Formats: sequence, C-alpha cells, structure tokens
Amino acid sequence: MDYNFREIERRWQQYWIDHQTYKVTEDRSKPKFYVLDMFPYPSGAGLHVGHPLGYIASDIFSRYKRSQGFNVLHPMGYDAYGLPAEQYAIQTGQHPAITTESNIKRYREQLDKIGFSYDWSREVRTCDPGYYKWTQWAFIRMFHSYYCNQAQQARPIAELTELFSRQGTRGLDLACNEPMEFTAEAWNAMSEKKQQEILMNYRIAYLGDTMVNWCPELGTVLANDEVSEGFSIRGGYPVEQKKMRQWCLRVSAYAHRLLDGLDKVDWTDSLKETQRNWIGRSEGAVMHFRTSRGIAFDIFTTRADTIFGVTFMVLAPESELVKELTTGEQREAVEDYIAKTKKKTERERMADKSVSGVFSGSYACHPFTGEQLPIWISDYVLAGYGTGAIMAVPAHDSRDYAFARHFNLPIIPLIEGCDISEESFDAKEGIMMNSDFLNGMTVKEAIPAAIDEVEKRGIGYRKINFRLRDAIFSRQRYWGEPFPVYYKDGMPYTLEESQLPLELPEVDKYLPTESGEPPLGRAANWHTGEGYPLELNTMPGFAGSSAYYLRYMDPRNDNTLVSEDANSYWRNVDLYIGGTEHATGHLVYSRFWNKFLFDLGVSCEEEPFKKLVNQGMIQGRSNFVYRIKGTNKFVSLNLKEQYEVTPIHVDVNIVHHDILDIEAFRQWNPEYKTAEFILEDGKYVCGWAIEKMSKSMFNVVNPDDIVEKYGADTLRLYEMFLGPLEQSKPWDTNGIDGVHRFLRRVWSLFYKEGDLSVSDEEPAKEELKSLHKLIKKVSFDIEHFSFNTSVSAFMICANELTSLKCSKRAILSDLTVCLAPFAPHLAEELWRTLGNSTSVCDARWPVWNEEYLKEDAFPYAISFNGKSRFVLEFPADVTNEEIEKAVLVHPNSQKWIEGKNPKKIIIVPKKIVNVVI
RNA sequence: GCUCGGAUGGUGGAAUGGUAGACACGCAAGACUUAAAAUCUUGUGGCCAUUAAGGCUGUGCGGGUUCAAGUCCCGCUCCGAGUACCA
Repeated sequence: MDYNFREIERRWQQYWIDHQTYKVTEDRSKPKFYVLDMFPYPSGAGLHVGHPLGYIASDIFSRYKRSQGFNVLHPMGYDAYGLPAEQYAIQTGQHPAITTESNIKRYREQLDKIGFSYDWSREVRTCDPGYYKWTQWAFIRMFHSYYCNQAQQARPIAELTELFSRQGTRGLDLACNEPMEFTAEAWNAMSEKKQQEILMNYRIAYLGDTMVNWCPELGTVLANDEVSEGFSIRGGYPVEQKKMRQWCLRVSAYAHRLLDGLDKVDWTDSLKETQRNWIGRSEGAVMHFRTSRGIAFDIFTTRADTIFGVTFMVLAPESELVKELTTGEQREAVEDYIAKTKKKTERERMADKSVSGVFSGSYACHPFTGEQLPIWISDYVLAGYGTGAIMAVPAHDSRDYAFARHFNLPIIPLIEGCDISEESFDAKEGIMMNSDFLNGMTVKEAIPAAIDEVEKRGIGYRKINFRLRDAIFSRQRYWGEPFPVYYKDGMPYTLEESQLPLELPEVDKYLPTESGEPPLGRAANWHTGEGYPLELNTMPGFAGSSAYYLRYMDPRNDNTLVSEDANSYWRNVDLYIGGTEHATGHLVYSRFWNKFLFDLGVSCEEEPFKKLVNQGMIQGRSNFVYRIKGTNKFVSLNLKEQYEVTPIHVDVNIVHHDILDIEAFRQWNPEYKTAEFILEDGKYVCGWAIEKMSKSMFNVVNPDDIVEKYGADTLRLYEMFLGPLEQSKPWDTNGIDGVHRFLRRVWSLFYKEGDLSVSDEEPAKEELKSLHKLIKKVSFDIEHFSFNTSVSAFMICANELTSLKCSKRAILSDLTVCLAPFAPHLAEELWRTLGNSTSVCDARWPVWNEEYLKEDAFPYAISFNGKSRFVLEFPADVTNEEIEKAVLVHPNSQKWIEGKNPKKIIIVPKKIVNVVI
C-alpha cells in the first residue's frame, strides 16, 4: 500500500466531523488554554497560500497543548462587515449579505481542506444579528458611562448626574472633551437638554465635532488613504477638511492604562514599541498666556526650560482662538490662509514641509519678562494635539527655527556654545544661558526647575499628554452595525437593551441619499415605534472585531455577551496569532474595549491577549518569460542578453523549478498559441523575482491546488518549513518535494513493500536515542514557535530510523503522536494502523528521557579545532584531574597529540579542553 | 528624522559564547530503466593539494572583550519594516 494522502485525508476529515472531535466545553477538570487566530475578512478572491500560515502555526500549537492535557479553545469566525462587499453591492446591486455569505462558504471549504482543529460550533460572524447585538450593547454601555480619572475606571453616567447635582464639578477629575466648571446649583437649574449636552462632554461613547475628510460629491467621510492631493481617489471629486458631528469613543481616557498594560503582556518588543509610540506619552507643562488685550489661552510644552527663548507664539488654523485673536487689519489675510489650508487633507499637511503662516495681529505677554510676543497662525501646529497652540523657541526646535527664518523672527540661543547659524539645537543637553534663574543648570535640571517655578507663580501646571486620540466611530456606509440610537429634540438617546439587536434595514441602493445622507437614509420606517428617527451612520470595521474573543467563550448566549461562568473559565487569550498590520488599529481598540468591559465586570481580565505572535507575510515568487521585441519569440533566461527582450509575467502554475511548461504556456493565452522558443539544453528557463502575491503578477498559489497535488499534511509541513514563523518570506513551491518525500518516508517505516510491518520487539538503544532526541527537540521548538526547525528534526529522525530499519511499535507509536500536530491526517491513519481505537488527538504527548540521550563513550571526543584546542564533553561531575588523564589516554586525542608533546592542558568551564603545544 | 529588525553557500535557512553551514531545495556522479519520470546511493562553502593523508580560508566592514565570537561590546555600511510637523 502506498501513501494515498487523498484517501487518508478525506477519511479522517469526515471522521472528525462525525465524531465532533474538536468540540470543547468548559471542562473544569482540566486546565484551559485559549489559542486564537485573527479572524479573516472573507474577500472574494479566496485564500491564497500565504493566508493559512498563521492558522497552521496556531493549529499545531493547539494540538500540542491538547495532547499535553489542556482543554484547548481554538475557534474561528469571520470579520464579515467591510468595504469590498459594499462596493461590489454598489456596482452590481447584489446585497452585501449575499456576497459575504458566498465568500464565507468558499473560505470554509478552503480551510476545511487543510485539516484545522477548530471548534466550528463556536463560529461567529460580525454581521450576524445574534453577534452584533453585543456590539450594540457595548456601545450603549459606553454611552451610559463616563471615565473617572481618580479611580482610573469607567463608571455609570447615572452616578455622574448624581455627583453633579450634589457638588457640581468640584473635586471631580473626569475625562472629557473640554474642561468645564459649574456648581451644583447651576447644574440643577439647567434644562434637561442642557444637561444632556453637558453629559455628552463626558460619555465614553459621545457625539463630538471632529475634523474629517469630507467629500461633498460622494456624500461621505473618507479615510486618509482614500484621498490624494485634495481629491477623492474614487471619482476624483474635491475633498475638504470639515468639522462634523461624529460618534467617537473616548479611547484617550484609557491611554495611561493602555500604556501600562503593555508591561504585563508577552508581545514582541517591536510591537509593544509601536503601540507605545502610538499612545505617545510625553511629560511637560501647560502654561497660561494672555494677550495684550487680555485674552487668556494655554499652550503645552515639553521644554519649559526654554521659556526665555520664546520669540513668538503659533496657533493651529483650526484653533477656536484664531477668530478671537485676529485683529481687524489682519482678518482678510488670516481668512485667506485658513481657506487655503482647509483644502488640504491632514496627510498632505504632514507631507508638505514648506513653511507657511500668517500673523494674527495680536501679541501675547511673556509670563516672566512681560515682553510682547507676536501670535502667528500656521498649519505646522496641529489642532488635535496639546492645546492647539505653542510657544515657539526657534533656537531649540527645528520647526520653529524654519518658521522664524522664513518670516525673519528673532532667535535667542539658550545653551552655552550651541551653534544655531544653520540649524536649531534640539538636543536636550548642555548648560543654560540667557535664562535668568535657570542659568548655569544643565537642561535635564532646568526642565523640572522651570516647571516648579511656573507652578509656584501660578502660571501653569505639570501635565502628561498623550498622542492617542479618540476613535471616530461613525461611517456613512451601509454594510456595518447600525447604532442603537434615536434622536429626540436633536439629542441622541439609546434604545433599551431589550430592543437589541437593532437589525440592519433593507435599502433600495447602497449609495448616499440625494440630500447627502448616509445609505440608511433610504431605509423605509427607519425610526422607533414612537416615530423618533434612528441614527443613519453605521459603525466602523473595528467595532465587531473588538470583543469577538470574548464571544467565542459563549457564542450562543442570548442573555449576555459572555456568561460569568464561561468567562471565569476561559478568562483571556493565551496565544494570539496574527499580522503586525493591526498593531495600532485592532490591537489598540480591542485592548480599550476589553478594559472597558473589565471596568463593567464583564471581562475578568484586564488584558485580552497574553501572548501575541506575529506571523510574517508570504510574498509571491513571480516567473518571467522574455519576449524578443516585436516578435512572438521567447528566449530562455541565460540567452536573453543576446537579444532585446521584454520580460513578461507568466503564471507560476505552469512553471516547474523555473522550467516553463511550453505546451501549457501556449494554452495559457491565445496570444501565445503560435509562440516560438529559443531553448537552452532543450529547456526554457524562466527568470524570477519576489513580489507581492497578487493576481496581476500571476504568482498566486492556491492552497487547494497544493492540497490536491501533495495533500494537506504536506502543505502544513511545508508552510512551516519555509522559514521562521515571524519572518516574511516568499512562497516557493520548488522545495515542497522534500517535505512530501519525508511523509512518504514516515509511511514506509510502517509499510514495507506495501505490507504493514510493525514488530513488538524491544526498541534498540539507537532507536530510543533517535526518538527521544526528536521528542525533546520538537517539544522545545513548539514552545518557542520554531516550527521550521522541528520539521527538520522530524526529517532527521525519519532518516535515522529508516537507516536503522526500525519498525518497532514503541518507537513508531511515539513518533506518530509527535507528528500529529503537524500532519494530523497521516498521524491519525498511522495511529489507527497501530491498533488504537481512539483518535490520535486524544493521545498524550510523550515525555523524553534524558537517559537515552546520554553519550556512552567516555571521554567522548567531538572534534579537533585549530592548533591548540579540542572540544570534549564530560559529565559535569568529572574532576579536572580525571579529564587531563583521560585526554592523554584517549585514542583520538593521542592520535592528535602524537609527537607534539603538549606543554599544558587547560580545562575551562563546560569542560572544554585546550591543549597548548 | 526617529524606532525596531536584519545581513551566514547557487537558494530557503540551522547553530543555550564551544565542530559554522543542521535540514531541505538545486546541482553533479552512480544504481534501476529501451528511454524518460519517479525512486534510491554518494558528493556538494571557497581556494590549494589529491596516489593519499591533508592544508589554508571563511558568517556585510573596522576595532574590542574572551582560552574560545556568526553569537557579547563599540564604531560604520547596506537592506527591510513601522512611524512621523506630537511642541
């Protein structure tokens, strides 16, 4: 019998379905382990060979943990809301739900062929009402919560109303959009509407006015990457910066905890660093300034020490202060400037390094010297960070320097010996000068000293600023979760939790309405029972993916997002595998969302993902043929220099080991039917290059094809064998034969000349050594996500056992269990072949025995190296004297030392012997 | 600009500070075959030597620490990824 992988894989996949082998329950008799993949967006193109890389790794890990006695939760689902389905709907009129459903079906078929151990009974889809009910529920809870900075916790908004009516804002430290102060009397005297408006300033999910890329022609907000040079990429319509009332999530309130939490998780340093930069903590001070006409405003600075170098002030063009501070004669110039900057997207403003700005006409008073400082307006200051206003210190900030040079403003150096003739001196080092009470201090001493003085004089205070901004949560789109929100008297109110889910309504078209409202504006009866209009925006993509890992714990529960029972058992994700591209998106939102649910007591762990591994991208390996210009003649790679040629991408599926299948090429495209070839050694050799895997490069390799040709087990092993999991690497089908050969070699350990031949004899020493070397190595490698080297270990073991002609049951049995996570189908088949009646998935992971790994020769010479040294291994308890004696009598060393008369034998730790001649 | 990675044969890649190049691809030779494919065996960093045995050299570049460096430290070069008027 040959290794018939098609038959084997079909049979056991069916068996696993029939016996629900991978279904898990909250079995409290076993320790839990939660292994999660980032769920995919089911795109129309289906899976290519790069997608399953992380899934295979997590599947190996899950199966390994299971065989170690853990109760493993390993679920899968779909991030089903998304733009491509909606765009397809706009073009074809097909409902996005239908497109999504058929894409999911295709994904599932492809995934099933690879033999994953998912518990599909727990599948979730973000577009399923039973699922998004809980996305909407979390939103309602965020709406009805505020963030208390003192307690560092989200609290019910009802508690805040209570506090306001008792003490006003006195003594409260709250996360908000704008700081407010009022007394209890003032609060109690306010109208209901006014109170609601004020509460909006504190809600965790709030309606706020934020700057967005607005495209009037398309009637929608666009993301930065959908805009180029002031025009929409789709359609080429003008885009402007517009302040719009949008739903936002107060992620910034959690900045501190999001930052601190990074110390408690086991992620790579680079990913943590990316998040730290994104959260962007900076320590500094807020300082109060006052114009000569008495208008007060605040700035934020991290360099309070440079206060005596301030020569002007700058406001962001969007700042509220611009109107107030612009004087009559400057009004026209200022308005002109603001109109110009408005046209640019934020991204363009960032890209455009040229200096621009306009004088406001006002002057600020220096808080220490009383000097008059001109107030300018420039787009190099961002409204969204700090207070939207800065004190400019041109000598020690490169941006201020460029601005001062451009507009001929004074520059005062503050650090002894610094050269500011060509550029500013930005480094935080040196001795202060020109700075009154700070003179003579180092910069590091001067920063706190300056802030102390500022606080003492009451002209400012210490402040930690975060770069992290609140998340804009509205989209003017159809294919997303509807907000459980209606409007009454212009104010938003949430639906009752019992009214959830609020299902996505049908619309006639998936475009904005004629009056520019989002697509939901087309829905009939889109209002509450009382006739109040419902929210027309939908939620963004990250809404549904923010808490899906919690829902997997209890996916069919209709009463709560996750029961306390299930949550207290599964707790959080022990291992999360996915791409780095989510570092500042999903992985921030998800952590925020979980912390909020933690504050609510719904999630019992503060961090959702304990360990996170980023799998690398698999790139494509493209092949080229070379057409001689102006002909239909193609020349082989190494002869192409003799002609003038055009390289043309050729489908990698008709190329083998860079040799073109000429017949297939002629069939591939009618244009090449009559193609002629100039061959080398009778073959057409193709060129190659590493590029992104995409249809247009003809380098997409479909996992289905690999499974069909080599089997799922070969695909799994080969994807792991390609290289380190975390590294990006090109797919190259060329090496796959080696892995396939290995599996056949394993098969032939069991089957000799077609017949099963397994003996019950006691294993020999060498066989045990080979097996236990494998168990040790593979156990270690799986724990360290080094799957490529464990595949190598299997190959070495199989080669050794083959040459030992091993067919001992005891050896083969353990080998099969080790192989099961990697090649589950083959392992299952062989396991049954050995006479087991239960699945290999239930077999226990073997434990290695160091006894078998010991070397028996003593001393054991490994090698000679260079002129004066050789390496010997001794058991640790051997004394140096014994070693010295042994070195001199050992045949290998004698042979080497012979005639050279060693002067000295040096034995260093780890029992390395150096012989000095 | 800043941050984080990386640089090892023809290729993908192995090496708790201890035989550099495991394992695999490719290539070469051989066996089987009418032939090819498949399979199996052997060889395979470079240079020199070859009847042998062997020798020299070698992990991007330059230093350093160490009995011992691909690995640790300092200074460069190049490549990749992320991020960026964040005051």
